[in-house]
Amino acid sequence: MPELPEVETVREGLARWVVGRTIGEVNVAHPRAVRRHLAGADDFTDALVGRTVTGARRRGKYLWLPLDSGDAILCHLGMSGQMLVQPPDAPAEKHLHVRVDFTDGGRQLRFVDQRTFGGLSLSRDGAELPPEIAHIARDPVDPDFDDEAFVAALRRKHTEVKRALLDQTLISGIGNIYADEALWRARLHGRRATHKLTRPPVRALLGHVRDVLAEALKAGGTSFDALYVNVNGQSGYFDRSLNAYGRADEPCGRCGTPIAREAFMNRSSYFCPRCQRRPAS
DNA sequence: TTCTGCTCCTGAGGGC
DNA sequence: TGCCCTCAGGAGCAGA
Repeated sequence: MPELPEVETVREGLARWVVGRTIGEVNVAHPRAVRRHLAGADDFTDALVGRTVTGARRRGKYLWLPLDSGDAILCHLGMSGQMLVQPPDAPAEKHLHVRVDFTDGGRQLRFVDQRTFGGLSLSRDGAELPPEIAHIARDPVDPDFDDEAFVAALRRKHTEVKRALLDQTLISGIGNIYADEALWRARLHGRRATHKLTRPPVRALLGHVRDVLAEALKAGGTSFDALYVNVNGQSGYFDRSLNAYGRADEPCGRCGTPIAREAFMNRSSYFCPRCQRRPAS
């Protein structure tokens, strides 16, 4: 599932393969892929043709490609979205929703998404940060991320610590996988109350979040199946380094206790019941 | 205002 | 073999 390391890997690929090229033709095969562009698919394609991509940027799990018109292509990969750079004669992927041809006749940019939770839209504000994602907080690998402001904001909340890690308006880029991994490293149960945590464990948790994300980024991301790939269709290999997520009933790497799995927010949480003590109530 | 839980969506896998 | 059910989860939205 694309979280910060996976999205950053895709951004790096787009910066290499797409920036500086001029769009010749756009084909939207599945309207749901551009549902967040309220003006519709025709408006989306019309605004792109003839424009040159000037950059590839990211905040949290969002990507955007600024254009020379001042607009930007905004992209979220959802759960299964892929931004692929493919030769024009490569066979169409089963869930190919948007295809972008460039005037140089070279590799196409393709948006492929099995579950269609992701999508593309056009941001027309021309701002440094697209207003559509202005509510998304900086991510913890952003040099301007304010550690102490995050610690204070998390402790002000009256919620569970894992839920807070998944709140993209508080800290962005973290999804279910890396939340479980960081909590395991921090020896914190995800249901611990944020307002009862003191500053030191929250600072330590933030450090573990950064470590996990950095290691995953180095590995090219986490892949459990073919749903997450980089722009060349290759999978990352950080899943081999996971200590908690997806390891139910396997021994904890620290104490040997079987990793537990429980339902959480319509998904699953993985934790060590011994290293990560559940709060009293 | 803040927090919680539902909904969208598709394919894999298991049970019958 | 085929049908049905469950599971996976990011983000927006409605309701408490």
